[in-house]
Amino acid sequence: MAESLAINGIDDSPRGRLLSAAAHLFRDKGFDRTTVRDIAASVGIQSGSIFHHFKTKEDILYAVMEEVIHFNTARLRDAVAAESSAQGQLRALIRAELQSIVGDTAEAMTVMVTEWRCLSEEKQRKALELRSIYEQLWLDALQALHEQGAFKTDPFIMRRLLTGMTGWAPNWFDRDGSLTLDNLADIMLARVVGENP
Amino acid sequence: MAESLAINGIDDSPRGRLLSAAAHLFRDKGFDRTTVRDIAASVGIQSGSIFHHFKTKEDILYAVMEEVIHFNTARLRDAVAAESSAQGQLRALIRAELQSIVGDTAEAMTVMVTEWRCLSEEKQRKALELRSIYEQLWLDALQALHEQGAFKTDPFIMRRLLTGMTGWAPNWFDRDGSLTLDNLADIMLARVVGENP
DNA sequence: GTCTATACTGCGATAGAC
DNA sequence: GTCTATCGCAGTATAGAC
Repeated sequence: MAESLAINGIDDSPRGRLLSAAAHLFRDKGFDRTTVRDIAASVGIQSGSIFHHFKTKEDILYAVMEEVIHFNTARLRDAVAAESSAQGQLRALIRAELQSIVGDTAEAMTVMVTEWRCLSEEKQRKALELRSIYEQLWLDALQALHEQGAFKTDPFIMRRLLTGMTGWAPNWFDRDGSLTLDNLADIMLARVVGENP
Repeated sequence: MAESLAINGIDDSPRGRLLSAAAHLFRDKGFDRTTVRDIAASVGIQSGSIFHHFKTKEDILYAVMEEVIHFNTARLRDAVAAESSAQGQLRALIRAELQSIVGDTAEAMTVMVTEWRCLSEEKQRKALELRSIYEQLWLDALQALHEQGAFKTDPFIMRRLLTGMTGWAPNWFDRDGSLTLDNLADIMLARVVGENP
């Protein structure tokens, strides 16, 4: 628990520590199998005290997702802004998403994918809306490449294939292995533009 | 519940109907949020009666996965056997996996992916072992293509990218839409061999 | 803002009759 | 093989003191 500072893109306030601990537990055991007692214990308070910070357990889950969406949308925007060519932008997007998904915000991102259905319909809708800016950044870059003739497949479908590829990475990618994150990004980029690494 | 016959690759015995109902509920609400009372109600018996067929709720989950692994391993084997070229085999594998994952065994397959961690470590190990034949069929075909120079990326990595692409499909693919399953298979195949549909 | 104590609910699983 | 009835437990959330 020592180095939870700013991990998951969440700041080091009491609320932030609670969210980081929750993200960690939700990813390890899933939302349903994580109890408020677990979360409380991992930040050193009693279970009843949780409800001073969040009204319900589900609100904690939503807050984790909200934070990570905001953090990574900003990162994606920066990634795109730093590149001028469409292909450079797509490479930057893939790198940024991989970074978020197997790197610094891995726990919260995995939670967003795997515990999505634990949100009420209303909160799912709200989170999807936050997420739409994030997706638009992808679609803009893919659309540009598509218009340049870099690939023939519909950009929407291509985005979904990429979502699958990056989203599955936490299940196998080893950050300490010989394959670097940038290597992997290039391999994925080649699936789109048809080069061959 | 009328047409649950042989859906999910499970036969129409009392046990089979129980497993189909469980697969449906597990996929809809997740394992943890599905109660034995839910499962019992959906086949028209009382909750206590469930435990005549299965010792624990977790055993039901394991049985669902066991059945779907066996069924789809057989399907994959047939798919490979019907093709002579490595590329034809890979296309057949992708089609078969898509069929299993968004088609007739969609519920059980989704459950296998999303509720994996709800199995005890011991049952996870057993299921992984069953699954290894399935994976070997993929690796053999990819290895052959790799040796022919059809792509440069490590076949193990390529398999993982494909796993991600097919595994994400249930979240967006519309079986009643204009994109057919075979279209999608060809689009995915092109991500591997570098053609451009 | 955290504590203690507890109300309330719903779960998995069992026992024994039929 | 299904029923009824119920046990024992764990979980979220609340109340009120400090």
